[in-house]
Amino acid sequence: MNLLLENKINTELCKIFNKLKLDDRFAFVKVSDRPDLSDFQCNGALALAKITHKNPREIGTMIAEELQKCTFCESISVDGPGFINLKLKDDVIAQNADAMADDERLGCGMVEDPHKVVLDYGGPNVAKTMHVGHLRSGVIGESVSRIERFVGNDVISDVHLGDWGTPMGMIISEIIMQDGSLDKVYDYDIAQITEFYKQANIRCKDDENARENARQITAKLQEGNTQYRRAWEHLRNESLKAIKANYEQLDVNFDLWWGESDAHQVCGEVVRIARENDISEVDNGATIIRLEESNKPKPPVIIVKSDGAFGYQLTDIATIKMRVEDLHAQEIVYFTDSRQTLHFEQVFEAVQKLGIAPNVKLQHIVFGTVNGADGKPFKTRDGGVMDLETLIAMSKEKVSQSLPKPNEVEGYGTAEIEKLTQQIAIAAIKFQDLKNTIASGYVFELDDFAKFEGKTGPYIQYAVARINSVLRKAAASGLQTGNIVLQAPEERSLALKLAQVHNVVMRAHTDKEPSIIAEYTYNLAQTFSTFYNACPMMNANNQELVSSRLKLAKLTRDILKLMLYLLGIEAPEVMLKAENK
RNA sequence: GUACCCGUAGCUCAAUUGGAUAGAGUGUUGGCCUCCGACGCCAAAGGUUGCGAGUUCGAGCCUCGCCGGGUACGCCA
Repeated sequence: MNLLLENKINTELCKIFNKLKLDDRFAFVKVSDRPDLSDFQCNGALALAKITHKNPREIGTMIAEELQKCTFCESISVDGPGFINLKLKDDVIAQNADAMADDERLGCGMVEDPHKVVLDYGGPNVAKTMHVGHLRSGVIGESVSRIERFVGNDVISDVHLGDWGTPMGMIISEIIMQDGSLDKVYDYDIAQITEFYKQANIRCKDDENARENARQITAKLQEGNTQYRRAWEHLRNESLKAIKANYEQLDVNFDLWWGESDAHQVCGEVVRIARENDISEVDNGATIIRLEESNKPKPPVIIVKSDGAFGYQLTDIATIKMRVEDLHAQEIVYFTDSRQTLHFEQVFEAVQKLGIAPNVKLQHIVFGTVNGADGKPFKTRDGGVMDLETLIAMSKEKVSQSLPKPNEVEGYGTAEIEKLTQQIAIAAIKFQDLKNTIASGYVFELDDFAKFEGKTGPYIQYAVARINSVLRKAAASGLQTGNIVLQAPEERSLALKLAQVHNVVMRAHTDKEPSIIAEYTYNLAQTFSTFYNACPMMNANNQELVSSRLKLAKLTRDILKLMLYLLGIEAPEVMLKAENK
């Protein structure tokens, strides 16, 4: 099964390159940068010319002459310094689209070597309200998780709570200081817990005694003190409830709700391995693992602090051990912002020295921070952090203004309108995030995040809803889909755009880059809109064209829905609009 | 101080191994609802890719130097 036009051409090119004794690494095409000249272009002749010091146009002409013999090209030319331009026959593109429509995976292939991938994203902390800073990791992680599963990998996602460090001791210490005991702790909800944590932070900032107290309580908690342990469990559970509610709103899901605390036992084992194999050494009372320094200085990993407590990097190392031994991970991917780059370099290097994860691919996907208009991490207008719940509520409020009120439209009561509002608001928030390449930060536009127009989630949802509407009407009129024929240029462009889907998904998979899918999804919706405006479907000239266009529309709808799914965005059947204006 | 990342249209962002005429959205200006959903479509204007050298047939991308912004740098996580 080979539903990708590019693969079809590449296979042919490969044969030709071999026949001409050319390096077949360059025997591939890409979607043309010049749609006026070609559908696909091969730059291989230029690359080869560089290596062999020959004339690129001569090499290009040689390849083009062989290519003339193949059956699927409409035209082949060598242009400019040596670009090989290919234009495909209409019926080849049409048949490809037909085959995609008949395929249950819509033409998308799978990886050749399915393996087990553990994804670590989210990473919220106990006793801290989730804010916009938590958005990216969750939203990106969820999308990558769906992409990885779709291409055939076995995925385990882990939220990995920050539930085990000094902050836990700080908050328990703060409660004892204010209440005199931990008796009331079991009545506290998330709001109160968060408040205690804020105060603990302020206190510890300039009070050495408070810090020391918190450290001691942390140590006792980790040693298994039952009183602290019970209090901690309550704090953790309350936080988890709030965190789960937030993720549920965002449709961000996890297979595992592990936390740093779950690695505690294994931390001890790792320390033993390090000591027994002389990988660690004692320095200023702390047990450390030194790392190789190249041109850049790299501080050692402190696995046991001088006071005997485990260092935070040890937790990550131990967790890798667990994921490899218990979960049989073959690949582990982390999603955090760029501030943790050095941390993971250290962790990965230490893991290698310890021999904990042989042949396991460890990857840190870095993303930029969500910034405000000033280019600094996003703050509300009064300077505070905006929590996730407020953000979602604001987006929903804005969306609901453009939707009808409950029961204004038949069949749309309170529950239905609420669901639609939710779907659109979340699409707006998620797409605004996912359309950006993850490596760079982006500016969060407070005024734009629930916009419908332009490059937005709702624009794509709208495209889907329009197609749904046409297909419903067509079905009611007894019109059916049939083989695809390409006449208008808009039909041809659409069919070509659809053919890119496999490549797009695979690139998003290898690069762990959902924005590639977001970009494509938007382009496809746009290409469809152009087609929609230029080519009437139900009122086309003849029956053959009607059924062809309906099939093209249905395939587009299915691919748009699949792409939205991979982004973690829902596609409502209809989009409603408020009556006013 | 050292290391890493970033600087592209007024604004927010793209640009798959170095390739042709650097693309979208938004904003601005103009056009398109008697026809399948105008949250749409079409068109125009908008650029010395921070600056200066170098490598190359060819540089937004590679190298070096400046300028400007960000982040991280042993016992917080």
